[in-house]
Amino acid sequence: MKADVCKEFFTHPQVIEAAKSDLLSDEEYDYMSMFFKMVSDPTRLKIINVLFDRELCVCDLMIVTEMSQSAISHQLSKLKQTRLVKSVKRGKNVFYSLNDDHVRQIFRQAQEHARE
Amino acid sequence: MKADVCKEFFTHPQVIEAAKSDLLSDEEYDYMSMFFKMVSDPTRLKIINVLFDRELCVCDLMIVTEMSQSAISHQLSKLKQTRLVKSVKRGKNVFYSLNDDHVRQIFRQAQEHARE
DNA sequence: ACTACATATGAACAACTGTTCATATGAGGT
DNA sequence: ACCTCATATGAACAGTTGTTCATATGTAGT
Repeated sequence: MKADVCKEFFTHPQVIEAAKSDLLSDEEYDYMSMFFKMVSDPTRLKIINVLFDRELCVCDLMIVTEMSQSAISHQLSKLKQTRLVKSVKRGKNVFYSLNDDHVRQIFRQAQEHARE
Repeated sequence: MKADVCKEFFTHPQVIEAAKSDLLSDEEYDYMSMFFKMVSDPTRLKIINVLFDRELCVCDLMIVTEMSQSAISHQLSKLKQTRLVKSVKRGKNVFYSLNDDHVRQIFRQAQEHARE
């Protein structure tokens, strides 16, 4: 921030104060940022999309999304760490499903947005 | 995708077909991805947050967010390119504001999610 | 025209992200 | 116990992203 920038510092002091009081905590921004990052990759969006109404195992996901086993597994791992999906082991398979409804809500809304 | 993976290819053929029919187009995933990317950076989230109920010029935003002029300007440029914000020039200042309500809705929802 | 200020922009760089490849783990059937 | 299949994981690498620094553009007042 250079010294010669914004000398008329208090051009809009009232709005600045109002805006400042709207600020959230860094933790809140970081959390939201993390959450949005998780849904900002096409592969993960695809995974979330096909898990919307059902559980699928890794093999199913490979076939449906046409991605490699490793790629899918890495992404599922991230989605699980951040609690967007949960998993259940049954026999040789591990079945994944969405962990809560927030993901669904936000996905739906973004989809609507995409269609305007 | 190795050949020796998922030999029991049709273990869950019905769900696979159902899941496939749920798939969106690549363009839709890309659009959603782009949109979420825009709101997945803490600096941009802060900007969106303080622009929620008012317009602010670049200087105001510098002060409120405590970021450098250049950093703010670069981020505003991205937000404008992707139509999340719009700008109006008045005198020496350029005032930025949110461009539509989708951003607000999704921001709010993520904020609620952050508070669970 | 000249100067001062507000904003924009390009290049450079470090940090992060997603994929692939190779390999490890772990469960089921034999 | 062994083998096979399903899934997980680590290392490496390319591509992307956000910041800083330096500088350019453009507007207003003189």
